[in-house]
Amino acid sequence: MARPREFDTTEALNQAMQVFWSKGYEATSLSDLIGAMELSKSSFYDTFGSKHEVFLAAIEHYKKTVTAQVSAVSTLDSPACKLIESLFERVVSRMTEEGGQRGCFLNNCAVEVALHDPTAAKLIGGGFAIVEDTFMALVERGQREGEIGLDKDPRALARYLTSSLNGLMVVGKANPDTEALSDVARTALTVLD
Amino acid sequence: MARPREFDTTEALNQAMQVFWSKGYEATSLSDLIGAMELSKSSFYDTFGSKHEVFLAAIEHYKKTVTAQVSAVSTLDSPACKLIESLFERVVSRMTEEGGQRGCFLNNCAVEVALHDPTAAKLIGGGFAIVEDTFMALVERGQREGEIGLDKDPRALARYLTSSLNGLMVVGKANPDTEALSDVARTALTVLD
DNA sequence: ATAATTATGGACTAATTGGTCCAAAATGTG
DNA sequence: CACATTTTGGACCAATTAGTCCATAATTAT
Repeated sequence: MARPREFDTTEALNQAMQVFWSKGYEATSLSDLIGAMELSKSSFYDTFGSKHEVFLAAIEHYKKTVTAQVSAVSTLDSPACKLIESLFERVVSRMTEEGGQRGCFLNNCAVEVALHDPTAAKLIGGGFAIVEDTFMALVERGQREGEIGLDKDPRALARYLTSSLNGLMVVGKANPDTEALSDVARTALTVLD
Repeated sequence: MARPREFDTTEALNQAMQVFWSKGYEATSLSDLIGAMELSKSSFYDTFGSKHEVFLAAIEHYKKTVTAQVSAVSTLDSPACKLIESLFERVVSRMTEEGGQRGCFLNNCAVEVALHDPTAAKLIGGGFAIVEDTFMALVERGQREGEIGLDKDPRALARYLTSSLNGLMVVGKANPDTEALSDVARTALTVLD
């Protein structure tokens, strides 16, 4: 039973990411991985090298999907502030809906492994940077559109928004309460006024 | 070699907490624990039951130390806003100093285990509630002192501050940069004005 | 000193961990 | 059909996992 020729490496990586995302790095076993990726142990090691390498590849894979998603959002031609708002709203509703408490993969990875895995830490930092850059572009657009005061530092604001989003997801994990998270999101966004 | 009578259960629990804090739940092995707690495997199981029970006890232990710390801060008679500010500053400097990237134990636990461990999730939620309540008391004091506008909802503000602090620690893990974290803290606190 | 209590080391599970290796089987190519 | 290339299942590995058990040893109380 050779692997069918239409085997999709990217899809396998995506499945690996899903498992790491749900269970975390340590709690994910090799059997979990080869089960989700639908390949044999031999092919796994042949193609991907090791659990750790797949993990790093999964982070990279996540970054690609995030990049695609956020760039999709920021090309919409609604006012920049509205877009930022809707991003926060989406996180709030995702964190409170059934089974949505996985949070953000980068966030999970940062907390679980960054301290002991410098290689992963670098990739994760890069992921946050993508989010930050997107926010910054939105803020600058908001300033051009006259919605955000020119006195504000776009970089600082972008860093703040990135951090806020992550905070939202952490507290949402322990207490996925719509009201509480909405309070946080609403208050966080008052900074833009 | 019976355990000396001056054996300190609380201190053992504290050591267990330190290990879980540094390594996370899954990555902490039994040998790690009995090594840090300085007791034998038999005594470990005799006294504490299981790895998981020690973990829950460690969370409780952390809550006690946090409670002690925050109540110490909030009884200082500086203006409430200054106290909140100094709390954020302390987190920023702790996250950027050598070896300070462990972050907050509750934060780490929330991200790693909350999704799959409802018992732990409840304890963690309780811990966040303590922090939140402390912030709320400070906000209300700030309002009485005339530093914080009465138009603001203390509960919402407290939730927001708790979340912000957590966000700060997550991004600090991936990128412990003083400037970036200061940007976040400074911006976050503008909400109080 | 003796008895009762308590804690210990360490042998012992049974399962699982990440990882290697190879002969066999499936596939693509001529 | 035959050859070369992949991919496979599964045996195998050494280490480690959380957890149990008990005879021995140290302590406490009498």
